[in-house]
Amino acid sequence: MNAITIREVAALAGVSVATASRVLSGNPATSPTSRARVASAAAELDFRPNAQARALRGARTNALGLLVSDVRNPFFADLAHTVEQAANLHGFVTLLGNANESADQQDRYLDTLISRRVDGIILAPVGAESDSIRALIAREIPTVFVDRTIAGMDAPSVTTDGTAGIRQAVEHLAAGGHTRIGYISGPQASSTGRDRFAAFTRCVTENGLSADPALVYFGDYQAASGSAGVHALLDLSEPPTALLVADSLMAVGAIAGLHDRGVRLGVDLAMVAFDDVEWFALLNPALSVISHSVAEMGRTAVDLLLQVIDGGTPASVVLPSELIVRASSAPTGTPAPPSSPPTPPTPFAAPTASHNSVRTH
Amino acid sequence: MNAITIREVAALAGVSVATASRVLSGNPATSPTSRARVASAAAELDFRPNAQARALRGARTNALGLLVSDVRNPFFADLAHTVEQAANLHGFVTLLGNANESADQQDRYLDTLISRRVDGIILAPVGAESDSIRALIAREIPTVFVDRTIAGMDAPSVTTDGTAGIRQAVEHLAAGGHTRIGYISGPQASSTGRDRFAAFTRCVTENGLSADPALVYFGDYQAASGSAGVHALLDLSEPPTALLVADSLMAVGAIAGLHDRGVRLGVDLAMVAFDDVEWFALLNPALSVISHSVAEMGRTAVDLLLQVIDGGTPASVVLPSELIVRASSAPTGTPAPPSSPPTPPTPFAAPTASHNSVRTH
DNA sequence: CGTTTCCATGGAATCGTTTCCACGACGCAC
DNA sequence: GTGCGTCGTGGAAACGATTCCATGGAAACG
Repeated sequence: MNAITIREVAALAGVSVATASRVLSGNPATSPTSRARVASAAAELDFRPNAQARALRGARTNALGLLVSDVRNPFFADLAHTVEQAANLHGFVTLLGNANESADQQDRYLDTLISRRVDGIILAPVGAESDSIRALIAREIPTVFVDRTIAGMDAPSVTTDGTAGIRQAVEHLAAGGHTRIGYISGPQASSTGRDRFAAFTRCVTENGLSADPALVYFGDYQAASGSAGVHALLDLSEPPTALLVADSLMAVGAIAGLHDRGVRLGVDLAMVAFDDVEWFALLNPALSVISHSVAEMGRTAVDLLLQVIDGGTPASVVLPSELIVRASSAPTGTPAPPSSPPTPPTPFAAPTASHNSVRTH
Repeated sequence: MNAITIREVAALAGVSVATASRVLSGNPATSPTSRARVASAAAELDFRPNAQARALRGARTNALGLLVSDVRNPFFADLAHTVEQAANLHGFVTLLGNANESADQQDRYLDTLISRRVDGIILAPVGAESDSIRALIAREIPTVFVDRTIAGMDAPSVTTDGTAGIRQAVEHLAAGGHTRIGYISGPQASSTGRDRFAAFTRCVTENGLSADPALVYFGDYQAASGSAGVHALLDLSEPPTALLVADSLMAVGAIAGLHDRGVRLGVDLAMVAFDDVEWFALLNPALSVISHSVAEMGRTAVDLLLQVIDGGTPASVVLPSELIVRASSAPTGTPAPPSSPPTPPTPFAAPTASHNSVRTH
């Protein structure tokens, strides 16, 4: 802990502190002689510059903050990984904050990050606008929203357009003969919760399926609410024959709920979940998912943030999503007989058909 | 980014910088009057003290580093979560580093953490001793090893004693009639890899089971090696009828490998994995595991680190492990007929019997 | 009323680094 | 040989907070 300072390096090298500093920070205005002497002195003393002092004098800390809503959610764990890797590649360290789905804790963490003068913040916000988030903008701290956005905050964002994947999923289930699709939704306080729900209802009506509001259960992106959702939906007098779940953690809960009730996944009930998680393919039967690239999201977020830090004003990025069909939604079940009028000939050219390919994996 | 300094707060409050500092850092030597004036001035300007400057002058940074070998490994994701929560509770932020199973990247991260003068480091080391790790000790930077240790480094550690859980697992499988148990091991370069392997071989001979070296496959704690291990072991002329896998990621790979081969888990082959992961219980059949508490490990690591920071020299902590039996190892299969001499009456009093209870979950 | 004690206060030094500025030496062109 | 530009160098001023030390006033005590 009794750290070595540049002063001692300079003394050992027989040069001034200024020269030592120049050599160590790669300033070209140095003679080969002093370069060599300082380099060897620094190596001998195993000198590590004090990042605090450096950050205090210079403008940069070379640190960025990543604030996610729940690290235990595999989606955000993956995001943390890619962000950290991408940042590291550019010489930045990542301060990881975990809001733990609490707006309070998020605000406290934002304050800490501001105090530490991180060069920028990547934020997957929980809840709506808050004082601390407004403070970010007011202080012109480079900020990029990831996965979720907040209305009225004009910072760049990188999000997934769930529409394409959800449309594919609904059409896929409709093609399998399902007319009553249950939906376990994310919280309407989050942008992804709202957007995915809106896409679902739109696609359901477009495909002439039941838009019974009882078929929608509002969860909170945590496992427990997935389980609760399954029970609520299957307790209906006219239960759904297929299920769309808005995120991976709720899908985990939903699967547990099905186990509890002895309902066989892919046989008694078809299921598709948002978010691709590696091991979803290992379930028996394998789980159909709406996939989107976490890795690309993380890399893009870092890219955008670096641009903002450099004074740019990059445009927001929207990444695609797509359906991956596996056994959990294969049309092997015996869905309710199509008493509803046979679905009209599937409109092949969907309104804004982008990413309409269905990958089978 | 044009940050507000304590100077401006002092000016607005009509006091000196010294007084402002005292008020803001809770020094009691202040009058109620100036306390009020400074507080309101700070609030009005939305002042956030510069943590760099504070750390430069004082001795503390109130930051700690957590360096794990792979954040995508659910075990370490959980660990990151609990460490971050525990640290946050004590007013510390966590700098998360990810070595990505690369000793090089681990060393680079350690250098960064040293440069940033974190108050302490929690390290799940990858590989053996390195220059950067020695530098930690040489600089007397408070360090705690977690999950894995490094021989010859006398820093406190918090690890799991896998022996009890492995003994329970081997006895459980033996009781199910299995005599040839395959083992997919972690790398022998890591302490957990060595310890668990040693425990396994010991228990196997103690129970009079086959100690055929061909039954052991050495993986690297990544998913792919689990799959490779399954293929290698099942390709043997005398394949095992049960499998013990040394960590969760390799277990995931192993399950995928079983899928590939059409081998039914829990029916054609019994399996137990080290590390409890929430969704292992959701698999069909549910996976038997050797469980140990990540949460307790994370909290303990932070506790120990804080003690070291405060000048203490706490003893290392070893946490227990225990078997949780689920369907994947239930004795429903038809293991190879016990051609080997019937297992000797199970020695009920195992040599160092601690945590011998078997929990069914 | 005088002296001592206490306490709030402000000035200034300090942490370790970067960077501005001035200075001396050298080389080249006239 | 003088002048001018270039280049490496060192001294010193910043950066923003904490903290030591001295000071002044008020309170307390004789």
